[in-house]
This record gives sequence, structure tokens and C-alpha cells, in this order.
Amino acid sequence: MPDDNKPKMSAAPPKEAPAAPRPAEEREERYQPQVIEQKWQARWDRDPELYRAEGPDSKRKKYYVLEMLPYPSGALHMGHVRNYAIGDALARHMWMRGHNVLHPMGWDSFGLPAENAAIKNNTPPREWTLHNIANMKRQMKRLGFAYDWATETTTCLPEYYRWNQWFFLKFYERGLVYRKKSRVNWCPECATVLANEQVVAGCCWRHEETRVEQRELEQWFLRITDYAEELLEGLEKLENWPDKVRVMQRNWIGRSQGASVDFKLEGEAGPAGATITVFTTRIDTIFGASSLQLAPEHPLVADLVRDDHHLRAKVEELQSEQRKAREAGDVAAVEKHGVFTGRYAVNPFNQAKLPVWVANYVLMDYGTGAIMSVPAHDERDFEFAKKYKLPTPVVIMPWKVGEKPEPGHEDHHHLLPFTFEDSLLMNSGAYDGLSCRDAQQIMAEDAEEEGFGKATIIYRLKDWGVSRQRYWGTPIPMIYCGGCGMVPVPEKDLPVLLPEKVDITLSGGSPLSRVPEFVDVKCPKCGGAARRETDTMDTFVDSSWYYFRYCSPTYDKGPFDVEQVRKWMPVDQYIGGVEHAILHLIYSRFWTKVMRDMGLVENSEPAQRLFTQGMVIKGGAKMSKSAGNVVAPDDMVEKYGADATRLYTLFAGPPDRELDWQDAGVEGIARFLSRAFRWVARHAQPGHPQWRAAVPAELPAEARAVQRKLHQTIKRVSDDFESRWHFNTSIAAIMELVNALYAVDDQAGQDGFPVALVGEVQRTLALLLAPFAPYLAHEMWERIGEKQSLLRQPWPSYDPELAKEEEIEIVIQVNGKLRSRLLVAAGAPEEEVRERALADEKVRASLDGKQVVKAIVVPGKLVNIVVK
RNA sequence: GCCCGGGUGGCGAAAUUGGCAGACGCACGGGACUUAAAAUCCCGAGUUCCGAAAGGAACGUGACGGUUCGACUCCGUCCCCGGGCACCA
Repeated sequence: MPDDNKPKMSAAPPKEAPAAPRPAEEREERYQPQVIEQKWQARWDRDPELYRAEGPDSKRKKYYVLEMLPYPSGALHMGHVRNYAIGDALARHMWMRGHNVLHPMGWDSFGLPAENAAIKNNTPPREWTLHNIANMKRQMKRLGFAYDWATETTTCLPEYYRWNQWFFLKFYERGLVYRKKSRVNWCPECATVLANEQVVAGCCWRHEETRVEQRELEQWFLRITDYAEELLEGLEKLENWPDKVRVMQRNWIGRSQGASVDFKLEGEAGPAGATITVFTTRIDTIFGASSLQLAPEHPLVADLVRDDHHLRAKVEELQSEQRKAREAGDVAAVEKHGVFTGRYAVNPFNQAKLPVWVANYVLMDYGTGAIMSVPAHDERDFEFAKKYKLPTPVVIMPWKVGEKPEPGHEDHHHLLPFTFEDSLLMNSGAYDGLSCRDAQQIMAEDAEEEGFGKATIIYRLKDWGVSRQRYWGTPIPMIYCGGCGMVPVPEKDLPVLLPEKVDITLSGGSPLSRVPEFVDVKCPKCGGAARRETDTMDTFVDSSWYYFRYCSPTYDKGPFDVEQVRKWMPVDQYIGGVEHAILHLIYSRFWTKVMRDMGLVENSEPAQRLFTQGMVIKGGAKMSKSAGNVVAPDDMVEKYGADATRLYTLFAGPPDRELDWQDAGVEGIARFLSRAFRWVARHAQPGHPQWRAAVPAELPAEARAVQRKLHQTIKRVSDDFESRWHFNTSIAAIMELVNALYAVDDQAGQDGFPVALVGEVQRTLALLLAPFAPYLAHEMWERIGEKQSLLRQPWPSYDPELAKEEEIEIVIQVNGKLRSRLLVAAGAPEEEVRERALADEKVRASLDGKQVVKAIVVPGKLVNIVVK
């Protein structure tokens, strides 16, 4: 404990050398973050209640601050530190603002890296994971993050994952879970299936170099598409989510409004009488269709080409081409081609016979896998038709409504293709003269009336494939019985425990299938021999609802206590990386809506506000072992302290932007903390009778300047919290304040800077630093004689009158160019300012006989003299 | 190709409503203290030019143009960097 609270250095240093440093024998105490931080960390550890949210009788308003839970990879990286430094600053600030704050933390601890590390090091995944958690928890504590560790939730433990299984069963009851054989993404590196959201530019989200393959497999899916419309509409209301995230989700859901139309296939051989259903967003152009194009994998294609070797070979070629293009990731770049099947289909609107082709640019997994080709009004169809010399009938006017037709417009073929929608129909029988948009609606209605089509909406979003052929995940609670078929595990038998001793090497198939004690089970229905499902769940299931669990982390009668959830949800502020924009953030929105429909929760969206922080990079590149530019938080903490490390991640730039790490920058921050510390240590006089006294209304100019700066600083820091979270400028403001204190250092405690003001400055400084540099702030708080918990102190308020400048520097411009400056009293009348500006010596010199047209006065800012 | 961000000193950045461009910090230079160094404290600094200096001038926020008394900020055209989506019918 520091015993040097006694007042020191209240005597004035020699007047003739105010900047002279103190003699060596009087050398002051240095800032030693390691000493301070260890002392406080030990104290905080002794008080587990310190960061606990208040119970039901709390009178404070609730505030739920949530940071994305980390995967326990082994050690925190700087991205984590930045994420949690932002969240912690907010949590501490909200406490000081008088809120009842819930600030939890947990571990997203199932997943492949544990399994891969286990194979490599021959350590069980559980052991590896728990060991990493212990280390990362130590790091978080060392960094001083204010988490309530009673909320700690570890998703790989049965107490948590049993509720994943419970949800799976509930979703199954609601028809939101199904099993289907389909083409799925397969990452050879992970040796498992991936959801669409986990494929980034054709590659695995974990292995950016590994192209995803397509495999036909039987898999479990969650019916997220049932919620496509609501997920889309809900985005409109998420005003406090970044636009970027909302746009990405909108694109991902990919709503497309159009119509489906059935074309009857002509001819007798093969599937005579079959229909081809196409999806189109431009049914208004259907009179311009000159062919139908099927995807090479369209189920009808095999029938159509069965009897023709030549055709069959061609189609197979198209198929493999498409597959290769898809795996290479540049689908759009491939040249279009196709083959005519020799068959025709009838356009139900005008009975035209259209040749049926198979084309490599038609995708089976979008729409119906078949399109009508309207070359005159679609760029892709045009490109294709040109190549194969297919007709290009024009059915919309070649100019937009309200535009003047160009002379010679009759020859509109040089304009092809034109795709605009604000035009009128032509060559379309009874529909001629309708606007495109009207026609889209009317023709879809007519099709429905006639029974050959209808208005249709399709989505790009696909159902969420959740089966994983790996070990370290939640077992899927399903049983296959020869007699009864698929039987869900009864709720009373949960959890289905993940067995511990398992051969997890990648020798094919799910590792669990090689554990007979796990696989062999009695059918819950008939009691006969049955087999368990051996796939595990995608870990994104775990993270879809963990923040509900935080509200009642030890609850064992359900996934969470609905009362607690009602109290705390939704999350008031969620903070994390943008990389989860269409992974975790879309899944958790879906999960929340299902839970609402189950009657478990009241809210439809998980988080009120979302903040996505920028990446931490170094030397322009992402930190990575291979690039050799990793900065380890532990090293920084050891060298400069936790406060400096955290503070630097906030100071280096606005938190939503990328941060280019510079070691020297941390040094600068440590220097600032040291200055703040030493100034407080040097001038603290908690025993002085004036220490807590009100600051006198009349102050000498020097003291007044300090007071003004103090109130301006409170305003700047408070404003940043309330609006933009540009903590870099908040910290710059506090630095300016400290610089201002050093400027009048020799006066501290004397007439020019009375003790009462020193006391107020020091208390405020500790309060302002509390959200950003908690260790130093607490140390200061104690040294200035305060006993109450800093965390529960009210945030300082500023007095606008005291923050005001009394004298303002007015800039004088001539024709917009800076020519001189003028000191005027705040609120000086415009006329006076104008006259003084015009009378200014430098101004007169630059006017130099020119004629003054006018002088614009912007009160409190400038005078601009316009001359000719 | 489409949709978002972004482009300001040697570097990270600031300028919240159209009103002093470069706050704050890093790196750098000079000085004080020291036998010396580190640490600390003080001072300087956008670029170019003029001047012995005090000081002054011109240029300057990706490029070009526009609006305005005045533009980093608003409008138009374009370039570059980052991210997302992409034969989506």
C-alpha cells in the first residue's frame, strides 16, 4: 500500500527556473504498471461480487453489454483485446451512468481446431480446450476486464450442450428439422460438411486456400428458409445495426419476386406431357422468349437425352464443366454454351413452340433450374442467342416511358439487349401497351387463373445444414430403428453424452460411428436394437443462443430461466467482428425468432444495437504466424502494462476502422499514463482542509484556464460515449488535459491553482480514465483518499458555463484567405468585430487600395472580407 | 459488373453543422538536467520559395471540374485501395 499520501511538493520551485527538474534525492515515484496492476488484480479477485449485476430489486435500469464469445484457441490475440477493451469501456461507463450492467463472458468451445490439435498432439480435445480456457481466462483477468465470472458459460460441457439437443428436439417437433440427401459443401481439410454460410468465395471459412467440394450426402437441416421473409423484414427495424451488416444479410437472403410458368413439353418419346416450370422476374417479356434453357443437372434432362449418345455426352460435358467452374470459383467468367435437345415446349401465353436446350449458365440450385430465354431483354440470353443464332424478338419499346425516341429508333436492333423496366409492352398480343410493371402483375394473375403459373417469391437463402462428420461437437439426439425408422431421443434421456475415449483420426466417416457403446442403443419406441446418429452439430448452433444462457447460467430446468431472460434480453449492445455478419448474426436472429414462436422469449431480435469493430493488422497485413507479424497481448502487458495495451487499441484509431499496430505507439500511451500518474502522485493532498472544498467562483487566470480545460474535457469524453465511440479523440482530450496540468505544474496547490481545484481535477481525471485504464484509475482514486468503489461513482458532469471560452480568437480572411487573427471577448457584437477586422493592420496591408465589397462575420469564428 | 467503406504530413490520425487543415500521439530535430547515457522536462516542425532574423508569400486533404464570400466537408465525372455479392433468371 502506498504510504506516501502525505502532501508533497506544495512549496514553489525556484521562480527563476520553473521548468527545472527536481533534484535527484527528491526523485519522485515512478509509474510501475506491473506493481499497481498486480495489487488491484489481487483485490478484484478477492471480490467475486464486484462485477455482478444487481438482483431483482435493483432500482437501476438494466443494461446488457455483450462481446462475442471467443473460441478458446490457446491465447488471446489483439483482435480480442480490442473487442473487449471497447466492451469493457462501455460496461464501466454504463455502471458509472447508474445502470445495472450485465457483462458476461463464455467460451465457444466445441469445434474443429480442438480436434485437429488433439490429433497432432495426442491430447484429448476436452483437455486441450479446458487448458486453453484457463489460460485465456487468466489473460482476460490480467487485462482487467470487468466480467462477472459467475456467468461463465462453456459450450462444450454437457450442462450447456444438453440444451442444444433439447432445442434440436423442439425444432424437430415444430417441423424445423429435417433430414435429406442433397448436394452439400465438403471441406476436404476439415473432413466434414459445411453450411453455405461457411463457404467464402468457394473456399472453406477456416481454410481460405481450400476449395470446397460438392458431395451428395444425407444431412440434417434446419428450416431457416421458413423465416426468410421475417429475417429480411426485421432488418428494416435494426436501425442500430451497421448498414454494412444489414446489406450483407439482405444480399444473403436474396429475395427475388417474380413468377413461375409451366411450359408443356411436346412430342411423344420420353416424358411426353411433362411440363417444364421456369422461374422468371420478367414475365412481362414472355412473348419474347425464343427458347427454354435447362440446367445440366435438371432432373428432366436425363430423360430427354437418354436415347441419344451424342446428346448425352454433350450434356455430361456441360455438367462437368459447370462443376469445375463452380469449384474454381469463377462461374461467371465461363463462356456460355449449350446443346439443343431436339424437343420443343409450348409457351402458354402465345402457343409458340420453343426449342428446349441445356445450357451451362443455368444453375440447378437457384429457382427451378430452368429458364425461359428472352434474348432481346436479357444480357445473358442475348449472349447465348447470338452464339447459336436464336431469334431475338423484341417485346418492349426500346425507350423508357417519358423519354423521347431517338430518330431512326425503328431499327432498334443495334440497341439490343435492353432490359429496362420502365417501358411499355409491344408484340405481346392482348398485353400490348401495358407498362412492364403492370404487365408483371397482370400476367402472373392471368397465368394463375389459367392454371399454368403464378406469382412466386424465391430466396437465395438455403436451409442451414447442421450435420458435421466430426467428433468435437454436440451429438445429434436421434436414433435409427429398423422397425420404427427415425426416432428422436426422449427428452428425459438428455443429454446424449459425448463419449470421452474416441479414436478421432480421420479414417473416414464420423468418429462416433466407431464407438459401439455410443452407437448401439435400444430403440426408445420398440426397445429393439437401434443405432444412434453419429454426426455432431455445427458449432454455430452453440453460439446461436449462448447470450440467453448468460442470464441464468446454472439453470437446469431448461436452457434458461425465462424470467431472467425477460428481464435482461434483448442485448442492449453487442460488439464483435464484422466477419460474423452472415454467419453467427443470421443464425442467432433465426434462433431468437424460433424461440419466440415457442413462447420462450418475447423479443424477436437478439440485440438492440450492434457494433462491429475493425481488424487489427500490422504492417498492412492481417496478423498471422505465417506472416510473422503477430503481437502477443501477454508480451505487451508484461512490457507496458494492461492499461497501456488496452488504451492503445482504443487510441490508435476509431474503433470501427482497421487498426495498424505500431509498437512505438504503445510506448507513447505508457508515457501518457505515467505523466498522469506522476502528476497525481506529486500533487495529491487528500489530508489538506481544502482538498474537497468547492472551487472558488473567482479564480486567477491560470486556474481558470485549468478549470475550463477540465470541463471541456468532460464534455468531449462524454460526447464520444454518447455518439460515435471515437475513443481515440476522448483519449486525446484527456492527454490535452494532462498536458495543460503540466503547463502550470509549478502553480499546483498555490494561488494560481488552488488546492480545491487540484482536488477536483484529480478526482475527475480518475473518473474519466476509469472506463479505459481501470488499474491506474483505481490507483489514483485510492491515492487521492477516496474509499468508495470507483465503478459505482457517478460519471462526472460538466458545467457549460465553466467550459466556455471568455476570449475567442477570430480569424480574418480576405477573399477566403487567412490574413490575420483577432482576440475578442466571447459574444462581442458583430459590428465591433467587423470594424476591428477592417481596422487590422495586416488586413489593411493586404487590402492595398482594393475595393471592399462586403465583410461576412461568422460570430465566434471568423470575418471574411470580400474585395474586388 | 453491382453494392458498401476508405484515400489528409515521414507514420497512426483530428477537424461532430460548409468557417484557422494537420488536434492528440509516434518517429525526428534542438535545448535543459547528467561525467555520460537512459529517463524526465521544455521548444520546433505540412511542402516550396523569399529573408541574416523577425517575418512573409505561394502551394497543399486521390485527379479534374462545379456551387459558394469561403469546400477535407456539398454536387458532377473519373482514378486507386479494402470489403461484400455475382451467369441469381
